[in-house]
Parts: sequence; structure tokens; C-alpha cells
Amino acid sequence: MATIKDVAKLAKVSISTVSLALNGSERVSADTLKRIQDAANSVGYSPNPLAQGLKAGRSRMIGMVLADLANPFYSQMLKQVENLLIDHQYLVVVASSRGNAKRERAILETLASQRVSGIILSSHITSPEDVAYLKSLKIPMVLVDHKVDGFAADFVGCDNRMASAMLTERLIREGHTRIAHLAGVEGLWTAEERNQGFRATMAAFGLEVDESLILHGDYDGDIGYKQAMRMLVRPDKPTAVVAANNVMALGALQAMRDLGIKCPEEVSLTAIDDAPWSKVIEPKMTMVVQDVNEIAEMATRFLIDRTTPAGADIPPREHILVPQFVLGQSIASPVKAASFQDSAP
Amino acid sequence: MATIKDVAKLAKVSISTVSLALNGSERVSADTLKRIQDAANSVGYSPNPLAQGLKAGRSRMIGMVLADLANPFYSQMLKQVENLLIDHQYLVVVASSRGNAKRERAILETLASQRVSGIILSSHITSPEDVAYLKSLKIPMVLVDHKVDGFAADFVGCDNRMASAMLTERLIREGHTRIAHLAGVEGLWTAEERNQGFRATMAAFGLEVDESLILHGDYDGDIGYKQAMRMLVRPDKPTAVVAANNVMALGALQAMRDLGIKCPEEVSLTAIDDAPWSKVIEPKMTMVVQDVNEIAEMATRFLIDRTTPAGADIPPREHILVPQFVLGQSIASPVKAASFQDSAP
DNA sequence: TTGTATGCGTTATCAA
DNA sequence: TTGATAACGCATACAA
Repeated sequence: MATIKDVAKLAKVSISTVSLALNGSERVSADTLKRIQDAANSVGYSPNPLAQGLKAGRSRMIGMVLADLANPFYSQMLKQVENLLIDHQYLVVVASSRGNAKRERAILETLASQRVSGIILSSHITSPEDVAYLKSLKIPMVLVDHKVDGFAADFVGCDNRMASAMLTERLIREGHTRIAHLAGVEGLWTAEERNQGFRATMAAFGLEVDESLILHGDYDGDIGYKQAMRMLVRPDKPTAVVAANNVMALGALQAMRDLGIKCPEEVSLTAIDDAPWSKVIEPKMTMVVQDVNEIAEMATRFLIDRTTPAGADIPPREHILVPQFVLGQSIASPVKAASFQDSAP
Repeated sequence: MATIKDVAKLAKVSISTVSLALNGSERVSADTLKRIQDAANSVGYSPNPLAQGLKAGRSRMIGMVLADLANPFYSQMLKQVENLLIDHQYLVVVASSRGNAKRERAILETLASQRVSGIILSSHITSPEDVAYLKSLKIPMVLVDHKVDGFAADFVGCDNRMASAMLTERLIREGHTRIAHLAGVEGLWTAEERNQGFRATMAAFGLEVDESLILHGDYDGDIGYKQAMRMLVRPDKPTAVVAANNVMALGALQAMRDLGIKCPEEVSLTAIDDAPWSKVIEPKMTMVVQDVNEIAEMATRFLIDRTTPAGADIPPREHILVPQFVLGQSIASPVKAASFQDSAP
């Protein structure tokens, strides 16, 4: 690979002049500039990012740390973020924390040592030590989806309390009283918020929450299946379920299929987050969706702003999306369920 | 961030000794080794990868270039690859070519300038110049999913001809003669292979291929919807469809839904590639699937082998997966279709 | 307007 | 067994 020396030699100038010229300095004569450009082209010169990074103390890379790269919500976010960042000459280093705080921290340390220009992070960190570590990082950072208590950083995500509240209220107005919540990981911000939204709405309608109907998962399909199975085989099964995310809802639907339980006739199902396959699953899911592209765009914008010289002075910003309700065919009134059971053999 | 100098100062040795010691050289006394390790720990030293990369001429990063980061097939592959590479201390730089050869080449140039240790590439390159460029790259590379004609490199993917042949044969044996093919991008290797498999099987059974029933798409859902719509509104619509990938099949299914066409009663649908939602879509898709994790594992192994000192001498290897047939409810015999239409008002 | 020299943090060569 | 020094490729302060 051609280096700056090759260009300098060919253009018969010093390497500093080449550097100056190629970085658009004013103080280079039009004549030599042309010579240098020609030389650079003819040897196919492009600066070594490693050398630039070493010199500058940071590289033109952005780290993206997510819990599950195969989750459609995150993979769409990644797609969009990469798409936007590439236009700003940033490369995206992606790493999966697997929802594990220890691993997440290890990744962050690696990214920090790589001198990435910024990090987009969907954090699963909760312990005070880890939060302190986050604070100690002097790298532009934007949190997406999950907020971290005690860490004031840019954040882009939806109003999670509202999201589960919307679904819960709808189910209650549909006549349900015995509603289960397929929740996310305990302690995780989004999970807690969604849980709170569920509880608050139940309380607002004077309904008691059966704690045994709140089962936690890791936002993955397998656990969604298992936890749903657990609640569905009970004689006092719920008449409706609020799933904390799309993939767990899918697992729950699968469980109903396997048990032969009709959705929505016997059990209504609702979920937070859209998925590419939502339109063709049967029944169509009733859900509240976040505009993942909007999240990606705002996160990218926040991050790029922070990488500017004045970026460090920007006070933490937040962009909270209002989730959108999408009515499907996965909910029905429990009256129907009762009559369905009556008519069963 | 602490540098090697800090460690040297604290341990009261020269930086070269520190480097020697920390890189596990034999010729460092146990005593000084201990001192150096303690010093390194106490200042929290970790070597600067940028400096290491500059010195070594390559960085501990692997580039992964895919057409669509949101396609579940690719996102699952990415997940698995990242998962395996992180254990080998490699970071994954991911970039989307969007199926565009020009962009793909630009990305490859960027990755090359970054001195990545290797590249996993799902290539959409076809032109001789671009192929020549691929050949000129002196970076360990493994092709996945798509082969590149004229470029002998490691390859991991499935037998695409066989994949579409399996579906086509099944449909023919079911009684179909008027079969459409929702194909991939013309000129693209997998697309051509799948197309060939379809044609060869049709020919083997003495069936003529209606060229107007071979419509090409870019493996994306939108185009799948549009192209399917195009063939489904025809009075002489096909009785069965072989979709070249999962996402396009999804689009086709959506089109049937919108038109009120029953699947499989009126039109049978089959697809190549699994998807996380395949079990809960209605009807369950009949498909041939590739084990994407196996692809990821083999690709990673091939690549890591190539990054070893002896790696360059390994002759190009291939790992061709035999696709697996998965019977769903999305196919029926055209007899049924006829009777269905007869019974229609 | 251009050139010289230094340093970014490592590794490696050669001396000591 | 350890240390001084060069080199990787670039950007920049300072000289000319």
C-alpha cells in the first residue's frame, strides 16, 4: 500500500507538504497541490487509518453494543445506523453483550482501547461499579432503548411505561381482569418500566395483579415459550398476556399453538415492538410499535454532534418516542373465551 | 490511558523489557516479570491496538460485508460469527453493501486500508474488473452464501441448485405444472444457481418453463410482494411458486393475503431459507433450510486458519451444505386448487 | 509556500 | 537478561 512517502517522492515535495495539501490547507500553491494530487492518484494513495488514529488518539470507528444481534429490532437498528454512519466515513464495530453486564463491560473496555470515536449502547448494566465505569469513559456515547439509572447520557428510546400501559388498558377495556405479563429481565430498565406501566394501569382500574402471572424472560424466544407455557397450563390461566417484546410474544404464540389454545378466542396476546413478520403471522399481533428507524436516526445524530469539537459541552439530550398502537386480531373479549370454553366438548 | 512507558517507569525497566515480558518472552527474569506485571496491573495498562496495528501492518479486526443487515439469515450469521470471533480476540466491523457492487468495492477498499485481519464476504460482485480487484486483495477472505465466478477463495454455502430443485420436484410430484419462480437478482451467483436448479428440474420432468413466470427480485420483501402481485393477478396465474428466499416468500404471502388468494388451496408457496418467524406464520412454510450457524462456524474456522502464518498456503477450501427439506402446510395439489375454484361462487 | 523534526505506542533489532 | 534505538505512517509545531 502506498504511503505518504511515496506520494512525496513522486511529487518531489516533503511529506509534510503532502499532508498539508491532502488535508486541504490553504497554504499550498495551486501548482504543487495539483502535482501532489496527481501523484497520490497515480500511486493509489490513501492514508493509513491506523497511523491517523494513533496520531489523533481516536479512530474513525463507532462501536455499537447490543444485547442480541439477531433480534429484528436491533438488527434493523444496526442496519440503519450503519447506513447513516458510513456516509460520515465512520465504520461500525458491532459487538453483542448477550445481555450480560460483565461481557458488556469487557466490550466497552475493548472499544475504549480501540479509541473509537463514539459508542451507541443498549446497556444492561446495573451495578454501581459498572455505572461508575460508564461515567469514567471519556468517549461520546448514546444510550438506545435502555437507560442506565444514575448515568446522565444522551438517550433515545420510547416511553416504555406508556407502551405497556397502552396494551394493558386496551385489554382491560376489552373486559379482561386476569392479565399476565411476560416481562423482561428483572432490574433491566426497559423491563422495569414496562412492568411499572402494566402495574400502574392495572391499579388505575382497581385490578389486582397476580404476582404469579408476572414471569420474567430475557427478551428471547425460547424463554418466552417456556414462561408462556408455564402460565398457560395452569387451570387458572390468564385470559390475556402482555408480552414485553416481540420475540417473547412469538414464543408465547408458539406455546399456544402447541397446547391447542386458540388465540384470541381463549387467550388474548399483545406485544411491544414490531417485527418484519408481524403482518403474516396468524393472528396478526396487536401491539405497540416503536419507530426503530427514528431511534437509529436520532441516536446517530446525537452521537455525531458529540464527536464535534463542541460536542463535549452539549448537555445530555433525550429523545423519547411515543409508541404507536397497532390493532391486530390477537385480542378478543374474555366473554368470547368463556363461551368458547362452554361450547367445548 | 496508560502506555508502555508508564509501566516501564513504574517497574524501573526499559520499555523494550516491558514489551518482551508482556509478550511472553522466555528471556526475562522471573523477578522482573513479576515487577512488570504488577506495574501493568496497577496502572491498568493495556496495549494500544492502533499502535500494534500500525507496527504489525494489520489490526485485530475482521470485516463482515453483507447485503442486508436486517435480513434474518444474515443477522443470525453475523450474530454467530461475532460470537465466535470475540473469543479469538477479534472485533467485527460490519458493513452493508446493499447488494451493490460499487458500494461493496468501496467497503472492501476501506477495510483493506484499515488492515483488517480478514474478511467474511457475501459478494455481489460480477464484473471482471471487480473480480480482478478481489483477487488483488492480499487479505484472508472467506466467501459466504454467494460465490464469485473466477475467484478461487474459501467458500461456505449451500448447494443452491439442489435447494430449488428439491422444492421444484416436490411441487411437480404434487401435480403442479404451472410453477413460477420468484428469483433473485440476475447475474448473482446464488440467484442463478437457484434458477438453474428450478429449470433443470422442470426440464427433467418434461415441463416447459413459462419465462413470464420467472420474476427477479433483490431478496427483499417489498420486491417479493410486487413481483408476486404481478404474477398473481394474471388470469393464467401459476398454481405454485418457488421463492428464492424467505423474505421474498413473505412478501408473496402478503400479496396473496391482500388479494384474498388462499394458500395453499389456490396457490402453493415454497421458499429457500428458514426464518425465525417461520413456525408461526400461517400457513407454515414448506421450505428448504440452510443451517446458518454451520455456515458461520465453518466460515469463521476457514478465516481463522488463514490468519495463521501458514494460512496463505492453504489451497482454497469449500464447505457446501446440503439443504434440508421442511414440510409445512403451504403446498397442496393443484387438484384441490381446481376444486376450490369450482366451488367458488 | 515548503521543509525539518518530533511524537503518537508498539515491536524488534542489535548491543551491551 | 536488559536497554537504546529505529521504524511503522501520519500530523503538526516550528524553521526556513
